[in-house]
Amino acid sequence: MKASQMGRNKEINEQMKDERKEQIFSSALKLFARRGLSATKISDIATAAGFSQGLIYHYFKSKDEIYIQLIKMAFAKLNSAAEQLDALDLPPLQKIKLAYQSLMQGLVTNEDASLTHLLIATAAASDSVPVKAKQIIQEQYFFPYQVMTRIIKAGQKTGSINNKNPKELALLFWSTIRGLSIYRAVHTESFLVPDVDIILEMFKHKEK
Amino acid sequence: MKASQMGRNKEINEQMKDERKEQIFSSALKLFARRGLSATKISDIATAAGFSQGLIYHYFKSKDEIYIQLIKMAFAKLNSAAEQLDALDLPPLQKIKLAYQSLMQGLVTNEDASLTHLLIATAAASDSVPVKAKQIIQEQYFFPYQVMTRIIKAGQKTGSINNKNPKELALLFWSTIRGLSIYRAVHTESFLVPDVDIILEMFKHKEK
DNA sequence: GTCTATATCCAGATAGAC
DNA sequence: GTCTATCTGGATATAGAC
Repeated sequence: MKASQMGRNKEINEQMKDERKEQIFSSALKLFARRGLSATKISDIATAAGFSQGLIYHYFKSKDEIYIQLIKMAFAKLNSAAEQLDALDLPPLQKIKLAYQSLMQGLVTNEDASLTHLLIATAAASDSVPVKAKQIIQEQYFFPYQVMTRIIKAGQKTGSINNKNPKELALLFWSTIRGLSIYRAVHTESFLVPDVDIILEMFKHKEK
Repeated sequence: MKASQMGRNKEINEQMKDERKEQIFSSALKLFARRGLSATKISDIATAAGFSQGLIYHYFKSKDEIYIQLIKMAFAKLNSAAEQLDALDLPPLQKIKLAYQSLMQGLVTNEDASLTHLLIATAAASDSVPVKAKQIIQEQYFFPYQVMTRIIKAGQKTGSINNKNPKELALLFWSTIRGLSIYRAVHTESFLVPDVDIILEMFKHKEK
């Protein structure tokens, strides 16, 4: 067999392996988000992904490893979105508006996005996640808060945002988002997206 | 032995039993809220409460039973508070203000209150709680939303609250509370209570 | 009422056939 | 690569001594 062929086969195999892993991640996300790490059985994940329990171990070393990877991916998504928002050339209040709208858009149209937020919320609140996951959470959790605080401070400088404590405002923004994420992940049917203008009232500068 | 004595002993025994149960509930609340149902071992609860693992079964039939009782108690507390708020003779906006302030007060000064909120949030979001717990959640979860919606509608009638969709406003109120509860339960140190006036801006009627 | 010892079960992980 | 069978550990719940 020629070397070039071997290279191609290897590539194809790699690709198939990645697809399998994707399947596993997708099933595991649903289960971990809604049932938690320890209540989710490897066999649940395998069944949901459509193959046998033993095969999981061909792709992952352990249940914890899948969980840790998912946490990594969840934060990567959220924080790169925050980064992009930060970099946009928009007035601060518009950034907040856009952030809220895209987050809600994700919650409503994209079940995975919704579950990703739920996973982050539960993982962050949990005392029983693997050490490695805990480390990732500690390193990454505050990034969106920092971005939001920065945006708020910018808005206060130009006068479009009121002079409340920027950390309190940022905390409120993300608390609201997390609260809504949880609600939405659970009450899929009865979720109606609160009008962005209500949210913005918390931030707007008020004339005396 | 006289009947009156037996009665008294029985009473005292009952009381001691209740105290023991209280100990168990208190330890279990911490653990269930922070680690979840299935990651919490009976032996963890026993150790935290200061006695042997086997003894738990003298007071409770199973781990699930403890959990179910705790869920019941958590909703009883929250919903009776909501009921009291509803009954108060205050203008709607003042009720909202008071609700937020007492909730935050609880979060900051009372660790159990904080954990109770966390327990409700995680239990409601979870797919792996005992059926009985799920039933209780379904029956009781929406009560605070209903109360808040009613208060908001009252305020809209008198003109003190703006004319946004009352269900959206109620959803926002409780989402914010839940988000803050989670944050507080986890980041005990860095929690600063957002000024109530920021919250109220979402509800206030704005002059054109 | 409380403890220790143990039966039982179940889930994670491995081994080995195909 | 995929499956079935199995090992192993650990946790719930029970039994029985004190």
